Amino acid sequence: MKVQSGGSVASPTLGRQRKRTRILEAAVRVFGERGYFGARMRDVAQAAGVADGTLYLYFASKEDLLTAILEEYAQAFVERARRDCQDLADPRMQLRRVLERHLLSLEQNRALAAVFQIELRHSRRFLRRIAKGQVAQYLLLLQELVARGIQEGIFRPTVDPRVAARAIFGAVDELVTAWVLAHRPASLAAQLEPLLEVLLYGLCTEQPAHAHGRRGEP
Amino acid sequence: MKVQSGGSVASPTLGRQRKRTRILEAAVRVFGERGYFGARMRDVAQAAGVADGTLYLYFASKEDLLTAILEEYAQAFVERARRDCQDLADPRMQLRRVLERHLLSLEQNRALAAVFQIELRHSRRFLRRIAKGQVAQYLLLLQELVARGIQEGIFRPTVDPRVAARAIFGAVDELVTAWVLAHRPASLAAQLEPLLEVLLYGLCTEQPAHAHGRRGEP
Amino acid sequence: MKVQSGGSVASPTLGRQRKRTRILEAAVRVFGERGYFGARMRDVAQAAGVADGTLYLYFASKEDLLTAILEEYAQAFVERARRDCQDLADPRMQLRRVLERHLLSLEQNRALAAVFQIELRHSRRFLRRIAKGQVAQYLLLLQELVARGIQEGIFRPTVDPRVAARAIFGAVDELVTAWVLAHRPASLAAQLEPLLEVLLYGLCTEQPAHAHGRRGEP
Amino acid sequence: MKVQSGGSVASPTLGRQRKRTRILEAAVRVFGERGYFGARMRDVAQAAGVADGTLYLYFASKEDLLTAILEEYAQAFVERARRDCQDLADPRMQLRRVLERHLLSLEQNRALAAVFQIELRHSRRFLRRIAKGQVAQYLLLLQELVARGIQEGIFRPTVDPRVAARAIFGAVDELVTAWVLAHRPASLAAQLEPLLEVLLYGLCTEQPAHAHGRRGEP
DNA sequence: AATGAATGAGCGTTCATTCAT
DNA sequence: TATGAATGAACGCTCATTCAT
Repeated sequence: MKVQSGGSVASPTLGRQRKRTRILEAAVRVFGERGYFGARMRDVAQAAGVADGTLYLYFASKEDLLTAILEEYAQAFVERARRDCQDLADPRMQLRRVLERHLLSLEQNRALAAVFQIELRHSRRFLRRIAKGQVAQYLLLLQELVARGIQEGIFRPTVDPRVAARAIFGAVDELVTAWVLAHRPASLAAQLEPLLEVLLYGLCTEQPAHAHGRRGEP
Repeated sequence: MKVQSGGSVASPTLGRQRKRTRILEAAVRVFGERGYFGARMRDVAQAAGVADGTLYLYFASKEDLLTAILEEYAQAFVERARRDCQDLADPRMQLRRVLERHLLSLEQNRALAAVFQIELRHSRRFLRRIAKGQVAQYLLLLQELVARGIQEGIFRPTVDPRVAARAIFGAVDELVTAWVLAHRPASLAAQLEPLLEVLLYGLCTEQPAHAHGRRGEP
Repeated sequence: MKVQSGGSVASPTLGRQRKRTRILEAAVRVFGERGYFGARMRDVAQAAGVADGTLYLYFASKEDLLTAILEEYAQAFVERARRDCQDLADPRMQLRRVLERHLLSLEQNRALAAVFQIELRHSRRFLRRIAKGQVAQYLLLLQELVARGIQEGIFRPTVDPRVAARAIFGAVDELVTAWVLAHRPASLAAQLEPLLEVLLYGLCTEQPAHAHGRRGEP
Repeated sequence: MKVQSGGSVASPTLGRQRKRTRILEAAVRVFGERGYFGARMRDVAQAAGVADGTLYLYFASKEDLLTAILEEYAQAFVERARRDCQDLADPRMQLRRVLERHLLSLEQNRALAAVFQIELRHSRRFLRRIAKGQVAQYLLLLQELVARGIQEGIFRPTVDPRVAARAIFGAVDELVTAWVLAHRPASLAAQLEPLLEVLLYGLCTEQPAHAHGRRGEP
């Protein structure tokens, strides 16, 4: 009835970390499937193969468990996105790379995507926490990326980096949410190019006058 | 012990409609302030000035009440947006007008905005309902708008109207959510132009080659 | 499955009072039998013939229910004791009457006695609440009674009324507790006279010198 | 990872006894401060500087721990009281000495007093256990003391030794409880004389007729 | 139609106790 | 002998919903 904790446990801390991860992954699965409110702590415990009380040795409350999912996964994502950018010079490529990661990483773990797109947003308090934390970091990354592009003359100077960052985030976010909700979801990554098409070059065939002017110079 | 509702009731249906509306508006206020889960039916009843049980004469359940808010307000919005478009020929102006309405109408009623951006999205089931209903209509409107723009040669033919529609929606939606969450929100409508700047002309200073080529032809 | 609330309900308030009383009496029975901690709210609800939730329409919490028992019964007791005293002139008779009531009223309702002697004392917080409330009133009554007796020359002037009051209370209280705990309890009221014998005249055959002296004066 | 308990352990039994005592003293402190129900076994373990599980190597359960406190301290007290009496001839002095010990020993260890006056009384089962054990012994001691006093003609023959013993115990007990509950407690021992004043000579200035008569005879 | 008192299912959390190491 | 991570039973309370009046 008890699961052995791996062949060789180097240190109690290691075993502890492992169990924590097991619970966290179980929570992602259960919250992803039944929703945060639909899931009972007991469901998570069973999915993780531990007793009810054990959950509370690793997480202070149901809400803390949800928060931990956010922090565990989102932080890693933002950090990785930032590293990805460093390898590339062209801000257009940077943007492509970041959004590609965004789409791919969520496409790989649909339950996690469901938690991110749905469960982490069911209350103002949670939305605020996210908005001030990881999402703020992500927005900052995008904003800097856009600002750099403008400095380098690759992006149009009339663009407002803050609004652009939000627009980019909102656009990707909406695509992911639609994908999470779809019963037979199409490929998420496949939507990267059409999205970039709009974000990079916009809808219009012609550049606005002020941009034209600049471009026209020899 | 009860006060009759006015000396002459024109029609029972009319009075009924009025009370329904009163409840609905109360629900918007209460859900907006305390959140859907934080709000008790009793709170709504008190805010509407009716007894607990009365709510159930107009709405089948708490969830139905939330759904009714969606249908009551969102439908009107989409219809209006569609009518707005008919008066304008240029798809760029149409897009501007639609998004302007979007921002303005939510800026005017912050509680309603909170319900739309937060409360209506706390479960997969609800998100699906929205996605298939009013949002689908809205996306269709945007998609048609984009497609028409392409046909008319004003929007770039390489743009995918479906992805573009979602990107547009996602971008506005994100701006509104940020505004709802902000403690001291800046003007929402003021973000229209910077947003359009990106959506219509994109980030890049140069149009992509294929668009160039086509545009360059005599 | 539902119990009609009396033949004719004059006012909803009256019915409410009745139900409150029914719950209170049920609580006395259940707490008396199983103890406060051993009793579940559900037990009380069943004993009262109401649903779990109904308890909370009348009492804010389990603890509040216990508190209500104290206030409902103890206050009435102290008030009655005070009235009893007014009819009598001799402080010796007053004391006899008060203690008689004390013993008789608890002998009549053993469950209530159990709650008073045991359940209401299981935590420092509760003991304090009692000590500052009803018991304080009772002690005051006794203290005044003793002081009056001294003034009238019937009680010895060397007695400290405060200590005497506590001693009296403690002595009776101990008798009652022993009676509550006994499996085959002897009559409680029958112990009144032997108790008074000690309290009024003490253990010693001789009065102490100073009392003697004063008494000897013409 | 563990520190051996001293270089040379005289006997394992001795070390064991020591640890048992350490746990017991910790329990008195913790129960006294937080109350029996408010205290968790972990609190006791930490206060004693041992692991949770270790408690169960010395005491079978939480309740057993409480019981052990009772037996450890109360037995010693009663035995000592009995020895104290043997040194004195006058039952009045014996009573004074016993009650003085009672008050002094509890005044010296307030946490222990709290456990005795409050924690050991929170359930009928516990009260019974006490009543049949140490308190019974104490009552017996008092009862014998009174009976002896009567035999010797020092205490009034009309006094019922059983009731008197309970009255005496109840009176002292009440004083101690009040002292434990007080936020700024006055000296407990200082209340000995006023208490004896009442217990030995009663409230009344005159001895009852039957006592008088007997005393008056040559 | 309206009321609002009553219902009762449902769940997060605690903590005494166990037992593998 | 000692540890402390793991266990899991137990329960007060809330609140959407019903229904007698």
